[in-house]
Amino acid sequence: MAESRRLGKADLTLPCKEMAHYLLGKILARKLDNGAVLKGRIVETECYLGGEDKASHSYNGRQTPGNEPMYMPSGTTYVYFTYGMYFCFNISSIEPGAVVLIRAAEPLQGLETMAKFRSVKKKGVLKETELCNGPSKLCIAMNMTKQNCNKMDLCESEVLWIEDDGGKVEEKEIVISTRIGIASAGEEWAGKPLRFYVLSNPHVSKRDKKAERELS
DNA sequence: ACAGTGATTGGCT
DNA sequence: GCCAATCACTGTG
Repeated sequence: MAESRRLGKADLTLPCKEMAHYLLGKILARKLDNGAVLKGRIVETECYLGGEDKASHSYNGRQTPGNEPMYMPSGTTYVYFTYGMYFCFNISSIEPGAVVLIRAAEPLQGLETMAKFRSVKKKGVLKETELCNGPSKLCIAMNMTKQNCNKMDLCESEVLWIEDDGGKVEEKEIVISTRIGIASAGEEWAGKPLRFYVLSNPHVSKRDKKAERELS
């Protein structure tokens, strides 16, 4: 296995869209209370911009106690609770209010532990591609909640960080699509090309066949 | 494969 | 009081 380098401030200080591209192929690492480390390669991201972006929690400059990390220094984690039972994990950019949602990852380390966290009533075994192929599935698999992973500095934290193992994602492998689950924000913003994922990667949450055809 | 739907509760207005 | 950056499950083709 290739040697991994932990990313620092110089790496994670980026504008939102650049951050969303840059994070593809990087490794998200999560250290549990028992010392075990879970790792997954990021394969799908989305941008939530500040200001005009109606889908963003920071739309029109909105600031609340809950979305404070969206305005914190680049590389700060923003975890929020949604739909009464799920969490989503984001990373702030240098642009105030603009963050990158991490939507899916390819499990690399600690797969059995992830499977335990993810185990659901359904009979049968959960496939590897079903562990982290969605923003809230990722949070469940890696035990990330608002209580234990919010407002953390990814460059300093002992329990959460990003690594680069040299795995490259070519620009031509990056599919650009529309964001998921934001129809209520209106057609204009729901239609913006702000979702990015690795072409043909089986761990992606949702494919966009049309965008994939146009890419090739 | 894809569409439709119920679950469930914190945070904001 | 409203509703959400989702998920798992069910039914249909």
